[in-house]
Amino acid sequence: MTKLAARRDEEADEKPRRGRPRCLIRRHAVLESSLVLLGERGFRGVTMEAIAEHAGVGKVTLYRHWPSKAAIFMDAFLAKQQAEVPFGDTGSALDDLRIGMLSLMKLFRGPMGPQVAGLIAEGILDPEVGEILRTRWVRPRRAEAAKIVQRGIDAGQLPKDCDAEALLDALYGPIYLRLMLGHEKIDRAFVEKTFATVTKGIRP
Amino acid sequence: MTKLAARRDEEADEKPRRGRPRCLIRRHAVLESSLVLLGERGFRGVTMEAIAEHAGVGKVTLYRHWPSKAAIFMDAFLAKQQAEVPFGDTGSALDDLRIGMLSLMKLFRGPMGPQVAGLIAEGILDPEVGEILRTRWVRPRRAEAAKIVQRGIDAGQLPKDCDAEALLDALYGPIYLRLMLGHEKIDRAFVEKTFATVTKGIRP
Amino acid sequence: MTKLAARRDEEADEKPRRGRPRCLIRRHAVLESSLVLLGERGFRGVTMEAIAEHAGVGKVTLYRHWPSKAAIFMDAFLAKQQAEVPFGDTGSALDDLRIGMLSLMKLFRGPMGPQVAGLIAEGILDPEVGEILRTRWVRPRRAEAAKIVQRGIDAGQLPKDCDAEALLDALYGPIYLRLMLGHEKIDRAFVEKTFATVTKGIRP
Amino acid sequence: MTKLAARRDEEADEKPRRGRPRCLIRRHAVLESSLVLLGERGFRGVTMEAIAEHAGVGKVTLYRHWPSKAAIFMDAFLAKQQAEVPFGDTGSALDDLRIGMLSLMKLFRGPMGPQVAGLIAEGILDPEVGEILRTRWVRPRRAEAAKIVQRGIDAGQLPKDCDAEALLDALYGPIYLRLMLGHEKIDRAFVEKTFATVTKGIRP
DNA sequence: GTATAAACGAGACGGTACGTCAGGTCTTTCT
DNA sequence: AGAAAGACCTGACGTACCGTCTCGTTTATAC
Repeated sequence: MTKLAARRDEEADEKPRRGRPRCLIRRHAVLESSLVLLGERGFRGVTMEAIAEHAGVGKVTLYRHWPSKAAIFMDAFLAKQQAEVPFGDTGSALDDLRIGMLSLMKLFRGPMGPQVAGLIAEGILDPEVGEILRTRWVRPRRAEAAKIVQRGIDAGQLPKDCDAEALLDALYGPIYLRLMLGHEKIDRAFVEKTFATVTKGIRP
Repeated sequence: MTKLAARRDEEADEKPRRGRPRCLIRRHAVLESSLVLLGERGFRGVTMEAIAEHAGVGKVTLYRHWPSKAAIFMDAFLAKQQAEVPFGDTGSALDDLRIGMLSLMKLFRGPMGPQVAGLIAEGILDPEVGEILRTRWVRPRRAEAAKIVQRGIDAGQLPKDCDAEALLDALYGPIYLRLMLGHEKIDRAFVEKTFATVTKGIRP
Repeated sequence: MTKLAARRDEEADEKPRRGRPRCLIRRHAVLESSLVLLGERGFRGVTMEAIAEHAGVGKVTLYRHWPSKAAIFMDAFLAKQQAEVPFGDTGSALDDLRIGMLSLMKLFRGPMGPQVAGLIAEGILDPEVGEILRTRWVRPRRAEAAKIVQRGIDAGQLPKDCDAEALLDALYGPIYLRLMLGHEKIDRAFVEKTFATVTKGIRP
Repeated sequence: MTKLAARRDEEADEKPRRGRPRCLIRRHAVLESSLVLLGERGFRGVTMEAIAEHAGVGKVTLYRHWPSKAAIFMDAFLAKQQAEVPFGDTGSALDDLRIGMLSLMKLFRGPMGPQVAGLIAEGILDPEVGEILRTRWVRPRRAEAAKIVQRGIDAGQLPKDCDAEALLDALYGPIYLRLMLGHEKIDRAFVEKTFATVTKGIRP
């Protein structure tokens, strides 16, 4: 966490530090390039040197801004991703959750699907990456979804003893599983069936 | 696939070829060493050279027997794993599935949990590894589980239109999700709750 | 030459230029620091960045004042060195030359010996440094020595056809050789013997 | 010394070491390339990477065979140099020494002049290089020259109390000085005059 | 038996990428 | 306007592994 959090600390540093400030243009160029190369060569095939060259940037600049390749991809992904993959807000908690599942499906079927998978894989292989992934991707989304569940409980649409975490894992786990193992495709029928099964299963 | 399948082809080669035959002792030493080092340094930290040195074996021997590092780990894992993580055979399809979930839980909570996660991660990052993983780990287990589901359908314990794939994803997906994201722990209560929810959800 | 001469041009700039004048205190701090670091780490080990940091000065300031690392050392050396290593002025040209040899010996045996050697080495490896070394160290001293030789010729202490350059090389060459190859030590007996041999050799 | 001597130790290692033996062809290619590049770009301008590329060799091979850039040049120089720059063997010690001076002159005026100068400079800036330079270039030549001096003493051509080291420094020092400072050129007249002066000076 | 062919340990080899260092330039803010 | 701080591009550094290739040696069958 320390390493990956470093960048954030600096971001939090509101006071303008001495010396020449870090150039945001370069920052964007790097994130842009990393995604381009990611598309062309895949996670493993992208090297720090390739990113640097493609972005017209020195390698040192990369290491100044990010502690590792995975951290670059993380930033690039989150920057592009923020506020996408929304949940609904329809008044019905069940509908909201269903909308969330469908938007995740869309994400996973699009070009970012393999990227998310790659990030999760990196998170498994490198604990630091895993931690930052949980902190910046999993938990924020979970918090949002948990609010919906709470609303459902309050509105009597979900049982009072409903375990939000287990419910969300039951809904999303199957989708993530197909993304990662690639044994079956993630189509609408599958998502709807999963949703139907689980929601029926939790009803009192 | 080509690369990873190579080893199997040779295995199929029953006829004793001329010259000195490949030494099984070395084979075992390598698999042993790979697991030891995996425990010490994690997936990323283990190198072919380290395995070779630890096993007291030349690098060429590694490449003669296996086409890649992941293939070694795969063999090591499957050798240790074979016939573990059984499903039950109790007469009740639901009980059999539940037993399968619990034995998977035990596996994931033990020392092999991170190893499975690492293999899956490698499978995401390297398509060839992904393919072999599906071929030798996912599909065999699926086939077995599908048989149980079919038995359940035949016995009237499961609805006739039951989609085996979706059902298995619904049961196992949540457990795999927690293994890979590490956001919550995989305890018995969670497994039981997931089982209860899903089985209730699919009942007609 | 261009690069190394730059500093001199500016020095010649007598007219006080516009804006804040360059701070001499910094100049001294830099020269001081360069010698300190030279003693600690040797010629190779001293970097521009280290000098800047040690002197509490920006790197740009360094490059504004001097065109290269060697130029800094050259200035530092010459500043400390000025008017040392004198020739005598005894009325006897031979005695004057002998005094010059002995003062050079003292210089080479002291802490500046390795520094002079280092400067000469830099002068060999970098032609620009070599040129400035000749311009600011070798030739001024040669000119002085040549005057002594001329006085000796005029006074009949040296033969009329005496080749000043060859004579000086014969006297000083052996001392420089031992400084640079380090194969033998530079002691008084050696200097005296060299002086005796050469002066006997040139007598008509 | 340790580092630079390493290569030699291995050379002395007569017993054929285990594993694939080091390839002499590469060795020669590297030495060849280093001299070519030295001629083109000078001591400073040659990089390990350039040598490696020019020789069609991996960088690791360079570091396996030699501990430093200077060590490569040293080997290349000595290989090309061995048995050149001979002394004479005319019966007359003085003539032999004179011939030695003239062959040194020829060496210094040719393409190897700057190379020798560069090696000496490196020897000043890096003590390890200095040591190997003394061991493999200076002392062997000195030993040979000292034998000539001894022959001269025995034959009565040189005084009995003649200090060989001081004499050789007096003869060669001036030539080396001009090579390294570059303040005057090394022509035959200069060498002859130096020879004449010194030999006259030591005569009893 | 003895030849032969492959496996084997060791380690050299050409590569690619790594992460770091220093050089020299530029862009801020402070003085 | 000068200066310190430090970001920046560049290029080289020395190292780590990769996967391949010799070596000399060992160990099975095949002749």
